[in-house]
Amino acid sequence: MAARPRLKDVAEYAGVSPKTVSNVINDFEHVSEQTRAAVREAIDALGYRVNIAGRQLRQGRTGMITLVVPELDVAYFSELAKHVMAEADRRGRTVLLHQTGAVRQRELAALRGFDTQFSDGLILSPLALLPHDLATRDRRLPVVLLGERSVEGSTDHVGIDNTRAARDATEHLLARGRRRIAVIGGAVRGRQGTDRLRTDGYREALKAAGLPFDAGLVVPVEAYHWQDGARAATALMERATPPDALLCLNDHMALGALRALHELGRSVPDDLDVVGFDDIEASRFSVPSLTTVAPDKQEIARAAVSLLLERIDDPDGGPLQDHVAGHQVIVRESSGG
Amino acid sequence: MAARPRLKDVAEYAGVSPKTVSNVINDFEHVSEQTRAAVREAIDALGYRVNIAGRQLRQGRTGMITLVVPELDVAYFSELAKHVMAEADRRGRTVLLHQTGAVRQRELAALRGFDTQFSDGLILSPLALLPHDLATRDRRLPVVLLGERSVEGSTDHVGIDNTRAARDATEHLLARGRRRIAVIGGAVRGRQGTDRLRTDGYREALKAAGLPFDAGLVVPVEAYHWQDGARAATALMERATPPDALLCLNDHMALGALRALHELGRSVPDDLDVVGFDDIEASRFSVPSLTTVAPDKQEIARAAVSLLLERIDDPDGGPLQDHVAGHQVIVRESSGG
DNA sequence: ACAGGTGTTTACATCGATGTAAATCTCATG
DNA sequence: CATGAGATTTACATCGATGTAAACACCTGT
Repeated sequence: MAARPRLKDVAEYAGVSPKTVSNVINDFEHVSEQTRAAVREAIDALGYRVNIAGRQLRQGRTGMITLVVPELDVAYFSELAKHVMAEADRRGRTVLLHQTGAVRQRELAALRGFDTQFSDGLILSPLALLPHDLATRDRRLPVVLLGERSVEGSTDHVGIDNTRAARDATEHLLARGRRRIAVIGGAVRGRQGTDRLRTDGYREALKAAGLPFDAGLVVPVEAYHWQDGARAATALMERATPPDALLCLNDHMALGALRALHELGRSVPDDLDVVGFDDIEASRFSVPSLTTVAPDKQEIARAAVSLLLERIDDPDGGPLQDHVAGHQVIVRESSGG
Repeated sequence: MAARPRLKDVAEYAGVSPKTVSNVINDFEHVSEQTRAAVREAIDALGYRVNIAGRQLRQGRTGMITLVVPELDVAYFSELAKHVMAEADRRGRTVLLHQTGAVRQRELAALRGFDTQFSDGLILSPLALLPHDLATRDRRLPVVLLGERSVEGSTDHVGIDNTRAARDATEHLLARGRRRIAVIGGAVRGRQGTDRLRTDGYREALKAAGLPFDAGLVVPVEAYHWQDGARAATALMERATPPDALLCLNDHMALGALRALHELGRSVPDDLDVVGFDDIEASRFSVPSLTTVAPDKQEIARAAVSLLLERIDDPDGGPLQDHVAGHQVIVRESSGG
């Protein structure tokens, strides 16, 4: 096989001009049926595929969008990625995946379009990004933000009602009679992200139940990984008055906590309850299975892709949108379900 | 801010020709220190970033490679992705991630370079690909195959010694006195992938121990997911003479099996042993923790990136390579560790 | 002062596709 | 049969960067 065929080769083969071939490819309306058929045939015969670099150079579009997440080995993100790809597929787009390792520099680089040049737009799930970063971003690259809403009025946004979700989960534990509920991964003073919102929701639930807030029960962690949950749970249980429930701000930490509690000989949910966030697949299969707050990942993916495509088609179209996706508390064995 | 600056803008700002700027960017050696400094300053002043589409159009290279995996929510792949990205980073390349959903058409599309045009080469972990597909691939796109080696002499390849690995795992179970070892996800007649190799290894171990092979203990599954493991384990335990050990060909299935056994009231490892493959993070935290065959993911990633970059730099360089990465059986609670 | 060499810089064409605008064709109407 | 509206097709320039090859600068030795 020779070199990859170009548009020009197709044109010669079909006996028309290159531009006509381009018109066929792009479904331009004024092309005769006859010509269209001839071009199609030539395309098939030569196995022609449009060169995206050439196209992008000319028209600045690639038909691809990029999903930027902190870490794909955090199951929530890989599950979300699956939904986003499915939705993009339905809309005729291709998704490129980019992971930043939760490194601010990399999130910035994505925003600046360094590693993301082939993309018409970004769906970005930030972890380390500062509000200021978003303000200074390149406005020519449409961005939809997931999760926390860093800066009002800067980009479209999709997320769940984090405060409400944490409140729901806390109320579930309170309804079961739990009174000393620890928050693993909770926000200390100064934090601004979803951890802050969720911690607020936890406090709201306590207040509504007339219970005092004990800052000592809010345990910040380094990252939202298995071992962080295990470590925090162990430390909590070694206290003089250990908690009777653990509200973990993601499932990985909750599963790590379950393991730690097992090693300490505590029984879940007999001795204490454990609740997570995200509803990753592992949570259905753990022993005990994990009660968790399930964000509607499909809704999030659909809304994010929709908003992004709208923004790409019309960068100045309408006001910024903020889509609040649904969530629900799924009660499983770890809290008596 | 106006439109994105081009090479030409930098050239004008620095008072040199565009080509000189290009020379600076690409570290061409014959550029005077003075000119180089002036150009660097202009680049900084304008915030110039090279346009990869333009570059690719001209020189056919992007400096990016693509990792194509079946499903990122299979933890083995997301963990591998992390290693590949780290290694690529070390080598100054950017990795694009592409998931196929284990759909053959998508794997083919990747091989044909449809969704992968921005890539100088592919690291492909196939699931549904047929040997014939590889033979008809576009030879201009360097490819390194992971996992099974579909077709001899077609691409470079990196993987572990699957037969040996399964044999090691089986021998571990035999050494613990297990005699009825089931293989979940094992290969039936006609299959060719890693499942075949691993099933062969299992048989070798039985043979070496002088034990008969019972085809009824090899249970094929639809996919390598949690629920497949749970379902297969349940079915096996309902038999008249249930197995005394489960060799699951990945960790997800093994964890699903652990859950199913818990529901059936069987104790692991007292009643029976469970062993997995892949050593995903969840396996360290399950209850009981999971004995598993750990492939050296870092070695796999390094070898794959190295081989690919060599092939990109010199497409006709030397014979095809086949790197066999290390593995080890990590004994945890699920088999008495 | 000049040929010849090394080192530095530049003009120009080109990669592949498509927007613009003009050329050409078709057909109904007067 | 001429005319014009509309449909179809095409020539040409262009997006941004870089390979080629030639031009230019500077230095050495005679």
